[in-house]
Amino acid sequence: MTVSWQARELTVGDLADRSGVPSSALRFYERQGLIRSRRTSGNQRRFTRDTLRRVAFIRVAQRVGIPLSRVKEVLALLPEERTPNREDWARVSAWWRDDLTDRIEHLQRLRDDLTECIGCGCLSIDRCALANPCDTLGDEGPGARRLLGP
Amino acid sequence: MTVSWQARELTVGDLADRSGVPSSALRFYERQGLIRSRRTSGNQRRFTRDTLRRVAFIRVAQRVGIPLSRVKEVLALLPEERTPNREDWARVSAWWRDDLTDRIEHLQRLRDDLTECIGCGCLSIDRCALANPCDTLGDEGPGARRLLGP
DNA sequence: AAGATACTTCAACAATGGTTCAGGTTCGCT
DNA sequence: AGCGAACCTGAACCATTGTTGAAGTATCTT
Repeated sequence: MTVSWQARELTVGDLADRSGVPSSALRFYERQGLIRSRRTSGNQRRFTRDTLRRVAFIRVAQRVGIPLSRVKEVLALLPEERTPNREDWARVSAWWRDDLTDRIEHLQRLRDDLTECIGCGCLSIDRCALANPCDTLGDEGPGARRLLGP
Repeated sequence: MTVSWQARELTVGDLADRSGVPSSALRFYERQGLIRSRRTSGNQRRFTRDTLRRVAFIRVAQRVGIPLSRVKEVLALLPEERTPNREDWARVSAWWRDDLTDRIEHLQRLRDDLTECIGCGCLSIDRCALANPCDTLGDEGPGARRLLGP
């Protein structure tokens, strides 16, 4: 192996090896517009090295349950015409961190409600904040009309 | 409408109306073994009223991303022979809250790592704790071998 | 220039969590 | 007893996130 790996484009296999993401998934990401490649004269994909960062970003997002459609939206904020720099990445990462913070807060509220419910012998449908988060109780007879709001 | 709603079994439509969960989903839950019903002589479902709690439990779990297979496991901890009481529900809810706490902690760690990464201009693949959570860097040439561990 | 390896596309399949529809049956009310 | 609303099953379909395999092509190394 020479030093020729440097500054060269990556084949789909290279990208798979370095990212730990199977080629099949990478092709899928490309089909979905999350990453891009140029093609050789023989129709093979060649990725620029910054694609490695994009893939890293995608996988981290996936780990916390962000759907690819959403990841795509965020990646669209990166510049098209040039290789994204440190600032660009910091910007999209920050956006993403905020999203994560929201998710955490949501889960915490839910857990706190649940803790209360355990205290009150809950999941009692007609009183429980969890089961009845929108507080829309029925008024034709007892019991809630809906467990979950719109 | 008489007072006859009281103490009577619920049809699938009743359960749907009261829980806000479509009948199709309720039938699906039954197929998956998450809820049970008896059948009338004409083969229609009749649910006991505590099924409403089970459905509440299922939907709350779903809201935080717990897969039905897991919900099923937890519901299996409820007694079969009698209607679950307040204690029974408190027990399974507690179990479930612990699960939620784990999820929250996981997300928090992830966010903290990400915050660091923003500070360091990160997602730099070869250094980032997030992109390289198992700290398994390659040693044949620069760059990480994998972004995500097993 | 040959041969090994990696690449290409397309189609089918998988798991999760359901919805919708067709064709037929039952329930409850009058 | 009759009528309409609700119920039954089974199959097909939806989105998401990919994997697997077949048949054929390109690239790299020697």
